[in-house]
Amino acid sequence: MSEQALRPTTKNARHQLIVELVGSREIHSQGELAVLLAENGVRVTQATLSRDLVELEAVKVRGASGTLVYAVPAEGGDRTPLAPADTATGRARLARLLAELLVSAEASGNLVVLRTPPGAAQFLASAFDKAELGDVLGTIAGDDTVLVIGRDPVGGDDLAHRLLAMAEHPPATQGLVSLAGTPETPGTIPPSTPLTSTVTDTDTEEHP
Amino acid sequence: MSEQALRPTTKNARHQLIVELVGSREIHSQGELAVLLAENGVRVTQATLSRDLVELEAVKVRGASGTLVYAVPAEGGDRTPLAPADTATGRARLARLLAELLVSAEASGNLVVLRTPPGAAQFLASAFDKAELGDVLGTIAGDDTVLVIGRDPVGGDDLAHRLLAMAEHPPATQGLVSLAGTPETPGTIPPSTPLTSTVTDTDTEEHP
DNA sequence: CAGACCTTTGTATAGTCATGCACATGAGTC
DNA sequence: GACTCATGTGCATGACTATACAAAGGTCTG
Repeated sequence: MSEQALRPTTKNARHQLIVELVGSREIHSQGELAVLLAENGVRVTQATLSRDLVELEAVKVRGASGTLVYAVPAEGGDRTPLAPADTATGRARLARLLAELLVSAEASGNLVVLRTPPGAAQFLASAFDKAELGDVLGTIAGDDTVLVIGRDPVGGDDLAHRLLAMAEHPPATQGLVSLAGTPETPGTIPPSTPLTSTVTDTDTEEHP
Repeated sequence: MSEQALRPTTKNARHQLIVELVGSREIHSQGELAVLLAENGVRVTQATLSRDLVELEAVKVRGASGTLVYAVPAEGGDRTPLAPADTATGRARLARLLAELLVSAEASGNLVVLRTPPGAAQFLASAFDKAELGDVLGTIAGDDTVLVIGRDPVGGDDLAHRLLAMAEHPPATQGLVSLAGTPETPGTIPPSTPLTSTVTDTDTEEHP
C-alpha cells in the first residue's frame, strides 16, 4: 500500500474531510471529490469514495442550475461552511436561503410549516438556528418540511409573512455556496390550511 | 415514431404518471421506471426519462435500507404510498411501536415531544399517520424526535399520558417487524423540560 | 404552399457510480 | 512464531445516468 508515501490519514479523518469539502462547495461527481481530496493530501479512488458516501449517507440534490451536487446529512444535513456566522450574518444568510429554498409557507396557530425541495429542510432549519430569531422558539425539520415554532401563540401568520418577505428581499449574494434550486416561488399562502395532512404525510413518509 | 401504436399520451401526462409512480413506490433506477411506465402503456427510453427527471427536478434520496430511490418535489415531494391503511390496524400498530420505541414524552400546550432511539422517529411518525388518531392534528419527525400536534390547545398533557398508556399496554405482537435495536428503555420522563433547545438542536443536528 | 423554427424523442456513447474480487494490514489467539 | 478474522482499499467491470447528434412532428410566417 502506498499509505507510507502519503500524509497519514484514517478513514474517519477522510470522512471528516469529505464532509467539510461537500459542505463548502458544490461537488458534482466522485471524480471531482477525489481531486479535491488529493489536493488535501488524501489519495483514494472513486471506488473508495463511493463507499464512503454510502457510509456518510450522502445524497445528490439539485443546485441552482438544476445540476446534481452532493449533500451530506452529517450534522443534520448541514452543508454550511464551518466558519461560524454571527447573528446578523446568520439572518442575512437565512434570508438568502429562504429566497432560494422556500417553496411554500403555511401558518396555523403559532406554527409555520415551510416546504423546501427534498433534502433541503435540515439545511434551512440550521439556518434558523444560526439566525437566532427572537420570535422563533425553535424548529424541527424533516426532509422537505421545516416546522417553525413561534413564541407568540397566534403569531404564525405574521411570522409566515415575515419569512416570505425575507425570501423576496434577500441581501446581496455574498459568494456563499447556495443550495440553489429554489424552483418554484411560493406564489400565494393559503392563510389557514389545516396542518394535518400536509405535515404528517409528506414529511414522515419521506424516508422509506 | 411508434406513437401511433401506443396509448395516446402527452409529455405532461407522462410527467404526471412519473410523479404518481415515484410517489407510490420505491424506484431505484430509470430502467425500473421505464418498465413501470410501459406497464401503464407509456413506452419511452431511459434517455427520455433522464430528461423528464431533470424537468421534474427529481433527486435521489436514501431510503430506510440506505439505497437510493427517486423523489420528486412536485406536490411538495410527497411520496406517500397511495394505498390507505385501515384505522384499527393502524392504532394497534402504533401502540406496539410506542411500546418499543418511546423513550420519553413531554408536553407543552398542544404539543407532545416524543423521543425515540436515533433513526426511529420517522418510522414512529408514520405509524401516527396510519393510526389516524382524531385528537392528533399531525406529526413532524426528525431523527429521534417526533413532534405530535394535538387539536386541543391545552391537551398536550392528556395526549402524552394517553400515548404512554398505549406504550405500556400494547396489543399482542403480530409478527410485525420491529426496528430491532431498541436498546434503551425509557427509564424516566423528565416531566416538564422546556421545548426549545430540545427540539431545535437535538433534532436538526442528529444526522451524523 | 414552402421554409424557418421549436419541441420532442430515440440512438449511441460518454460520463458517473456501484460492486465483485483480490490483496494488504492489523488485531487477537494459540 | 503461525493462523484466523476483520477491516480497508484498489482494480476491473457492470450498472446507471447524461448528452451529442439526428430525425420527426408541430407551429408560425411570408
